[in-house]
Amino acid sequence: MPTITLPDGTTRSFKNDTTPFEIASDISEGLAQCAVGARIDGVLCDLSTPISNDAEVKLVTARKGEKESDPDALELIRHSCAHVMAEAIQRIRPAVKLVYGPALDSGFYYDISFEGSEPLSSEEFEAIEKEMASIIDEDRPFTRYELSTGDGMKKLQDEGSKYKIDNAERAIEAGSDSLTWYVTGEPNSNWEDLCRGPHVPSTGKIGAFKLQSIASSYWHGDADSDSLTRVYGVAFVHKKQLKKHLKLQEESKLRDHRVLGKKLRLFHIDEQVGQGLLLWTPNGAVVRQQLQNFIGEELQKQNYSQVFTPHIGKLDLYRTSGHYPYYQESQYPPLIDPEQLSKLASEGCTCGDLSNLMKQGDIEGYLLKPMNCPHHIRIYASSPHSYRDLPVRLAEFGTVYRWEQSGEIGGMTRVRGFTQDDAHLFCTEEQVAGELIGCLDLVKIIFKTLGMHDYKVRVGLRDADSDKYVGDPEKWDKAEDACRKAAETLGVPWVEEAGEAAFYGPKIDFIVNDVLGRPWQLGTVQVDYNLPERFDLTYIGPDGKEHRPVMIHRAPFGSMERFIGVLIEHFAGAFPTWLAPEQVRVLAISEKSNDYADTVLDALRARGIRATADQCDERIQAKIRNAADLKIPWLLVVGPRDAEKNNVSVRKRGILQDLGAVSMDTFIGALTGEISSRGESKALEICFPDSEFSIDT
RNA sequence: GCCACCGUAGCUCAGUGGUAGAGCGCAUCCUUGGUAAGGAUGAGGUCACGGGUUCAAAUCCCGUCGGCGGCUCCA
Repeated sequence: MPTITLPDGTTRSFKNDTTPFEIASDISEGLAQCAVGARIDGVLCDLSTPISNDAEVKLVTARKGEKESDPDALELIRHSCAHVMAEAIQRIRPAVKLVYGPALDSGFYYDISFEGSEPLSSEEFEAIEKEMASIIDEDRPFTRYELSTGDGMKKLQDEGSKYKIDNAERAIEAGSDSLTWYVTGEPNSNWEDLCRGPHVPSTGKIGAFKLQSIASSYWHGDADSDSLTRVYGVAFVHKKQLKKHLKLQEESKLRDHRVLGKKLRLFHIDEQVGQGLLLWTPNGAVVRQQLQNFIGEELQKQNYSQVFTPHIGKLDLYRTSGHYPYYQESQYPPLIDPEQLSKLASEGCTCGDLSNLMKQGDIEGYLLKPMNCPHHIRIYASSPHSYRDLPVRLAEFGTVYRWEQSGEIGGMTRVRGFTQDDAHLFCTEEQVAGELIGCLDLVKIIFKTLGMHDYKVRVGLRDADSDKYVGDPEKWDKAEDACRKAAETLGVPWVEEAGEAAFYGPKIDFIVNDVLGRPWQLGTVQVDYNLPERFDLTYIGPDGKEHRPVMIHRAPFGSMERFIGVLIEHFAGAFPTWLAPEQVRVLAISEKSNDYADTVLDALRARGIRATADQCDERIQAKIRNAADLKIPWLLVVGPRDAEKNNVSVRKRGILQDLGAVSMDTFIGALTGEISSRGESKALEICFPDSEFSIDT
């Protein structure tokens, strides 16, 4: 006699065992129609799951008319759609073996082994989608049946798919005492798949779907294991949602920093220069320079010392730091003295010999620096330090080089040479907590100034069970606590993750998603006990004895390349005036106003504003459109009327109309204020105080 | 690094065995105009690179380089 409690607190009693479907029917016919599953005591289940005890039940519904569907409904639909897709693929390609097909936040995929048969091509999508549509049209029920682990394993052994056997073994290992199958239709006559579920009641509930892409994956995520084909798709309650989703995806592509980087000429990656080596073209260089100036000013406020160091260092430096040969595979190969190299060659030295000689330190070479810290450490060590001097804060926009895997490189977010807005803080044990807070202040200022509010904060702690961490556990506890406290000062949610610490200390990372939803680590603040030890760094304490300083590595942007890549997408290329490569464009109404356009241009440039004048032989409409395409924040239309009164007619990016005329001096004064305050002061409000405009970039 | 797909004008792309194409951009000329594309003409290509098949290759095959989407990795 189960009593069911619904989300609104009302209860319903049933004489016998019941199911979510019965509960829905009991409430209304309409609800039963659109129910696709239920949460029973918080667990997502089939609509047909038997309920024999008292429970809290929340029905999951999918209504065709609704704008946004319940994420639970989408998960059920997507997981079910993965089954439908797998059946369709097996109809067309019977020899393939299914591996694993889950729902994702953004869709679903199915990993399939095409071993021994022709690889799948996206050209086959149309045929697969046709099969899928017909399975959905048939509106076949998803029928669940259960076997004991013994019978289930026997069935799987007979069928002979090692992947499904493996899935079952994993389920049993995880504590499952039975195995379940879902048949798309009637047992013994329709297609079925070993699956934990849950699913929608029938294929007809899948309102709209589309196959999206083919990728590869590894079995168990292991690069040495079988290579699988992963087919991605999306599914929704209704076609309208699918359409909206696809439109959003199209729009995302236009925000992609690789697309905008080309269109706005922000950067260039040249085949002839090398994969993952970024060329900053003049427009992108402006953005980077402005950001560097910005952070440079903040560093000065926080009493950092600027340093410069070379791009290479002796191998021995990196033997001491531990980077070489330990992280050899992610470094460019060492550079060797040419005379020494030719001598070795004449002696018949092989590449393997050479590598060993370098590892052992028998011959010396130079490394393109993979990190800035060793150089900064040698600066610290170049003079004695008293506790009175600490903290020492050494900052540098330092360019580092790493041999990233070729398949991983792309755009600005993953490159082989990048510039960190790096600094190393050398301080006493007691100063760590305060310094961490200072570092996070900087991060806060940066994100606030740039209007980036959508970031995640992760505090990486050590994994208590691992012995890979160096340093005294007591110090670790203290440092981890300092990281937590510092993270708290941010005033945004943060998560702790055990095992995410570097081997040398805990850290705080800042993670931002790109326009395709991929997460990227930007800024990082890391406590380090290891390097001061390895380099035997000291300071003289109040007791007159030598003490070991603690080091903090920090880079609030992370790297200029990755940060600006994400920033381009954040602004969709429409940079605020202080960052915009071209801040103002003067548009002459006709050739007759060219001289006045020059006058305005000279006045803008005299105040340090980045401006150009469009004096080409086009009509004003075309000039406005061209400038708008380049996302230039301010357009000044100048014609005879303006020249007469020393006015400019203003257009602001995002406002689809002429704002009217204002005196040239007023405009320039207001704009320089906006630029120097990095957007704090608004030129628009100063020039046109009485107007209300809606900005729509 | 692995798997799939892709590489044609500065950009976006069409062309799938038989004379290299379009739009935008660029140049020149006409037009001299008041707020999101005025008109005409023209230049621009070793079809990524190297090899092979073929009477004939942008097109088919192999390799290399590069891009893209995943996977794996990211001190």
